[in-house]
Amino acid sequence: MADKNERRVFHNNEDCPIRNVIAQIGDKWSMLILFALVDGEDRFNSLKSRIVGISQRMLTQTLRDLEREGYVNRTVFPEVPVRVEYELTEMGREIVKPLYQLVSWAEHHHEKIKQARADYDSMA
Amino acid sequence: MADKNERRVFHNNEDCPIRNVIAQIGDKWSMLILFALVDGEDRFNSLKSRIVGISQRMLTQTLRDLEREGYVNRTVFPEVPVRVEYELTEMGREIVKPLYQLVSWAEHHHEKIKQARADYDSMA
DNA sequence: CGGAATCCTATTCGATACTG
DNA sequence: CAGTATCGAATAGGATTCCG
Repeated sequence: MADKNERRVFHNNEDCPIRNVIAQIGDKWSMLILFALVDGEDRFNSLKSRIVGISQRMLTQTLRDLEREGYVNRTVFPEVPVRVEYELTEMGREIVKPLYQLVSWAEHHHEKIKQARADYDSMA
Repeated sequence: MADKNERRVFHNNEDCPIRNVIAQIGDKWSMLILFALVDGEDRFNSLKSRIVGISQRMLTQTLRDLEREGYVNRTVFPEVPVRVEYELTEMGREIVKPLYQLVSWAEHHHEKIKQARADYDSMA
């Protein structure tokens, strides 16, 4: 057993990096948008059709949040009709790297996880 | 610009590994609990005091979910008073690796993110 | 085309009280 | 000690309508 003194204490507040990262990308759509923009810059409605099921409202809102956190750049081209393009910032391109590790792990263990869930539910 | 044909389409449903992983650990407490258990197995009330701010209800519920997904094992020792210990499963120990990558990235860029947020808020 | 504004629902989460 | 049960507040997110 681990020595009691080695046990860390975790604070769930704004200064906690764990809390911060989960608060930023732990919502329903952020990661999907980040991954979509890995393929290169894209327009609002193109993103909307590529991210199946997202509402206009949530796409706008999530893009604003990602822009605010510094992961996405927004560029307005004052044409008629207006064109708006979104692209990853340097920070955006960086954060997707560890995210890819996570997703590739998840893809690799997808079946095992579904199995664990089924096993658990078949009990009790 | 990226070729249009290279652009992937993302589906936010149960078969999407991205969605799955975020649905599992994207809540308020899961990652903190997983990281707490990295230090070794621990008891319910010990976890409760180490994860500052978590309520009894959410600790129970999140532990049950993590157990269901196969990340945590729960062992009851029928002593008086009862002792219940939680520990990471093999899968639990594995998923924290990519999570650590993410958190360490977040810690490293913590200031940059706060700055981006401040910059964004000072505009408009 | 790319939003903003409004309304409404479902889910999440915390507080509190009780229990084997 | 380690929960369960119940309630209520806050938040997230979807649907719809309108706009420059």
